[in-house]
Amino acid sequence: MNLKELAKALNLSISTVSKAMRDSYEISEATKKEVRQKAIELNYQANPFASSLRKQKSKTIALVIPEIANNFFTLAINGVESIAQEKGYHVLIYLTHEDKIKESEIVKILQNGRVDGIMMSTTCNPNEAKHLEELMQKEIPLVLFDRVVDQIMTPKITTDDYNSGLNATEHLIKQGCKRIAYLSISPDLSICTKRMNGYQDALKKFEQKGPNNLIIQCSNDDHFNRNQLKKLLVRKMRPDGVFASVEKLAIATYEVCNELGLRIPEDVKVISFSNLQTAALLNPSLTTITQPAFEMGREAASILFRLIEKKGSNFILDKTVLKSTLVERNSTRVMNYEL
Amino acid sequence: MNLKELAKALNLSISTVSKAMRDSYEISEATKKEVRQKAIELNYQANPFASSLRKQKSKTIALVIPEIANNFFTLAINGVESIAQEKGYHVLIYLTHEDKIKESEIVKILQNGRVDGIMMSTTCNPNEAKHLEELMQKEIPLVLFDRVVDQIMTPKITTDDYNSGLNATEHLIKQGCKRIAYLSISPDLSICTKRMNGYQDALKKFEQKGPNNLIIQCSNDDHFNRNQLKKLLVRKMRPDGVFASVEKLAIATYEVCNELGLRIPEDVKVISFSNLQTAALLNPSLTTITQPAFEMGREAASILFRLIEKKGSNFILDKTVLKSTLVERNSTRVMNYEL
DNA sequence: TTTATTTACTACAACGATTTCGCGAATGCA
DNA sequence: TGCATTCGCGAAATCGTTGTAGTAAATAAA
Repeated sequence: MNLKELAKALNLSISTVSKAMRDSYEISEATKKEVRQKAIELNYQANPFASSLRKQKSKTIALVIPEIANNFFTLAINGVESIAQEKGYHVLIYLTHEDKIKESEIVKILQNGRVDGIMMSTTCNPNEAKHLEELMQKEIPLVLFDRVVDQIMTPKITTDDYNSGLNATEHLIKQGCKRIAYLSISPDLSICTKRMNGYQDALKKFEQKGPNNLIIQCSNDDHFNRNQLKKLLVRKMRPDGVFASVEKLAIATYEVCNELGLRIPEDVKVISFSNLQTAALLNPSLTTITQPAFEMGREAASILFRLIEKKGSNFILDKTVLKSTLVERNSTRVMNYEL
Repeated sequence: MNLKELAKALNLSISTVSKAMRDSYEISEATKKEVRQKAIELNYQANPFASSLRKQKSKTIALVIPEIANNFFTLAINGVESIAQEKGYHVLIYLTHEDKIKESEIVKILQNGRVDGIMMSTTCNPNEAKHLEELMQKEIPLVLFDRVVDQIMTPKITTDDYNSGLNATEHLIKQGCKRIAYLSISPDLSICTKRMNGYQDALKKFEQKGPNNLIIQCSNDDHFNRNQLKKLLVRKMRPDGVFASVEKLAIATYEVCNELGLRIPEDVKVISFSNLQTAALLNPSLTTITQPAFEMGREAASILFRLIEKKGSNFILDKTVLKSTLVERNSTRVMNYEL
């Protein structure tokens, strides 16, 4: 079923039918009604590729994220999808698995017009962001969220990672921690360094200058991470507080503590960035810094659509910073018998 | 940058360049090399809509799922994506939020050729599956996974829900439960009724004929669910075992038990279908029936691609049934002092 | 040498929708 | 009534690729 057949069935020209379907002022109400009825009757739907080709618009956006087995991105996708569905857009999803090469391959492919805009949480640092520069040059609308690259002049949605890092660390200090470890997921990830800066400044502020080998570089490999954590937690000067920069490192910490027979929070207190629904149900319940992931997804999508619709006007270059919340639970509680 | 310009830059015809780019036997190696070089130099990429329009292929598949805030679907997406990326396909994602109307709207939209095939976990029962019938009529490749409709003649990937339900219930019985409640997410969902049938047959087998008001219909609304559970757990003949058919109902059960001061497993034992990574870290750790979600996603995608590539041949109409595993943890353990 | 056949390329008609332009008829204005 | 304008519609070019059919030239077969 295409326009031609529909036109034939109606004894009208293709152009008339096309215009009627899109409610053009050139067409009389009477014929519009006729056309619409027949279209429904014959189950006509415009071929999206023909339309896209002609209009140079895809009605599609891409969502490029490192991974999905993570409640932050899960919620973000929900946010994105809710806005896209409202707007009648389609959402293509791409996972980079934290692989920089793959990320730039994906971005390269997306330069051919397949999508009207891209939302992305990048795993690249400023020096590796050529693929993003290219997008900017080609004027492909781009919104970065959470894992951003400051140097790229495009809207960004983040939470206040520095302050969250600061607060998380202060919280551990106030709960009596003297040797606080920071678990980083990657040395050149924006969020990770900002959270770390907050951590470091909190230590300075409270004049904690314990051993400076408490920043642990983890990776995308769970097995490697657990090994790193094991080494950390069997040191003679074992940390008494752990600040995990991402959810999965908190989970790994719990697992390793179980394995080593370390008690949380008595032996080690744990705080983590996390959107786990089950944080409150863990043993012990996990103190989290929770990001408004769903809202970040919605916000990112909203801004992307504003960029798409008002292309050329680069008035929304600002950074949107949303608030995270620290939810105190048992993993950082001071137990009575500790006092 | 399009073929025309590229051809001009090379002093070749459009067709030659097009064929060279697709490594046609009609073109000499020499010119192919030239063309490929120039293409890279000028950063040429074929317009996907023109190609799709001409070839009547989109190189895109759709993934239609009820929700994403659920570790089963999260893992399944990973599986799907891994295969799609291998094959050079793009993945469109659609969430139905368990809404049957929305589901059929989405399916309707997907009938216009936007995708070469659809993978779906449906929330509809056999009587509401007209939209799926239409897909079959239009010969759009369709693979159902997990939440399937048996009447639709298309490949299906499931786990053995009946046996899993049977085993889960038997497990509770063996752990001493006398009044086992079943938490259903929807009365007309394939997986839910099959799991329930397993539950019922296990009860029969062990001649447990406690009160027959222990099948609780939950919904998509967490608040409603918690209320239902609260009512269930304050009954004077409170159940001593709970079998949750989906993850979120187990979480709700934990929350309600916490609220009511009921102890798991002493007062109530809990088992649930779940792919939670944190099942072992919960308080208490949760006994689960875990589905091979990632593999199901991969398998579904593989079969979908076979359907797409060998369209017309309907030789893969079989059901693929993968194995779930029951992982026993503390939420169903018999405590010493219970004996 | 003549006739097939292969090689390497080009012209052109699709694919299905959109949009500019143009054209009669109907209407408005004088 | 005569002229200008609006209304409703259609013809045709266009978006960028692909694939069929065709064509010279080179090679092979007769």
